[in-house]
Amino acid sequence: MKLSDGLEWALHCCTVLGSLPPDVALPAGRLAEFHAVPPAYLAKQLQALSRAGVVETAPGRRGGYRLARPATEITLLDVVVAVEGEAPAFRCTEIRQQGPSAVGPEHYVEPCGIARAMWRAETAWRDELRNVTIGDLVAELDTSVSPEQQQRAVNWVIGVLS
Amino acid sequence: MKLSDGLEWALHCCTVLGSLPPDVALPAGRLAEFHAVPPAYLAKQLQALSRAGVVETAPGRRGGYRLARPATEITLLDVVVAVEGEAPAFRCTEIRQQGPSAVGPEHYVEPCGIARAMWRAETAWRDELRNVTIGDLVAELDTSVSPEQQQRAVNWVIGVLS
DNA sequence: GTCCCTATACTCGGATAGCAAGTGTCCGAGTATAGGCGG
DNA sequence: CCGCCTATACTCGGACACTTGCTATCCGAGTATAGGGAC
Repeated sequence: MKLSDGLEWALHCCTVLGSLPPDVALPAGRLAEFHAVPPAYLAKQLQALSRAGVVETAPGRRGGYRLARPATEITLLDVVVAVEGEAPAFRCTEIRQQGPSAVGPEHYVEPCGIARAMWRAETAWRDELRNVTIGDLVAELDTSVSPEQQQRAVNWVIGVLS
Repeated sequence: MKLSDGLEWALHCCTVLGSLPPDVALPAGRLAEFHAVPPAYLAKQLQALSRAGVVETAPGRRGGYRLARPATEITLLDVVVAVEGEAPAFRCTEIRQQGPSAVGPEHYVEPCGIARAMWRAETAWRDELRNVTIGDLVAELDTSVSPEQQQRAVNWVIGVLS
C-alpha cells in the first residue's frame, strides 16, 4: 500500500494557502517553487483539488489558487479523497463465490467478514482524517515554527506577488 | 491508494487454514483451486506469509501450508504487514526543508504536523486491524455460513487430501 | 485628466510520454512417501 | 513376514516477463491586466 507523493504536496499547498489572507490567490508555479517540486506535476494535484471543490481558481493574469472554503472547514479527508480518489483501498472481489465448494449467489447477501473487518479499519482511518482540518494544521504551524521563519515565508510570498 | 489483490487472497487462505485441524497442511495449489485464483501468483503471497512467520511450510509429498500459531493469535495486521510490507502508506519527504524560505536542518527536529496527522490516522487503521484475529473470522464464518455449505467445503478438503 | 479599447502576458486545463511497482508465470532444489528388494 | 534402500512424485522457493497506475511533462484555451489612444 502506498499513498502518492502528490498527496503530501497537496497537503502542504493547502496549508500554505490557508496561511494566506482568504482573497489572495497563489499560482501553481509559485507553490511549486516554494516547495521545490516539479511544477507541472504539482499542477496535476491542484487540478484534482479544484475538481473536488477544495480549492478554487482565479484565471488570467494575477490569478492562481485559493481555498474554496475557510481552512477550518476543509478536512484532511477532503484533500486525501480529492487526490487519491473515493475508491476504498481494500476491494472485495467475492472470491468466496468462486471455486469448487461455492454455492449460488443468493447465499451471499451479506459482505464477508474479511471485507467487513478491512472496511471497518478503513473507516477508522477516515474518521481520524475527518477530525483534522487545514485550519488545525495552520494553527499548529504558528506554535511550532519560529517567528523569524514565518516572517521569512511571508516576505517571500509578498515578493513573488508584487 | 490501493491494497493488492493478493492481500484478499492471503486473508481468505488464512481463514481456510484456520478452519482446518492444526496439524493438517494444505498445498498452495489446492488453496488456489479452492478460491479459483492463479496458483503461481497465490504462491507468491503464501511465501510472503511464510517469511513473516504467519504460516509454516511442510515440504515434500503430502506437504503444504498450515498456520504457524493458533488462529486466535494471528491478527489481520500480521497478514497485512506480511503481504504489503512494513512501510507506512504515507511517507514524509520533508519538502518543508526545501525551497526559498527554508532554513537550516537544525530547525526541523520535530516531524511536521501533516506527517503527524497522517501517521495518527494510520495508527488508528492498524489498531483496528490488530483487534481482529483469524480466529474471529473463523468463528464469524460458523455463524454466517449455512451448515450444508460448511459440509460441502469440508468434503472438498477431505477429497483433495485423500 | 478620464474613459475605453486593444494587445499582451500570464493563468489554468487536459492530452501526452516514461518508469516503477504490482501482476502473472515458470522452472529448479529439496523432501516425505511408495514400492521393491533383500534378509 | 519385516526392515532397508532407492526411485519417484510431489512440495516449496526464488528468478523471470507483462500490465497497470503513478510520475513527469508539454502545449493549447481563456482571461485579468497594463498600456496607449481618443475624447
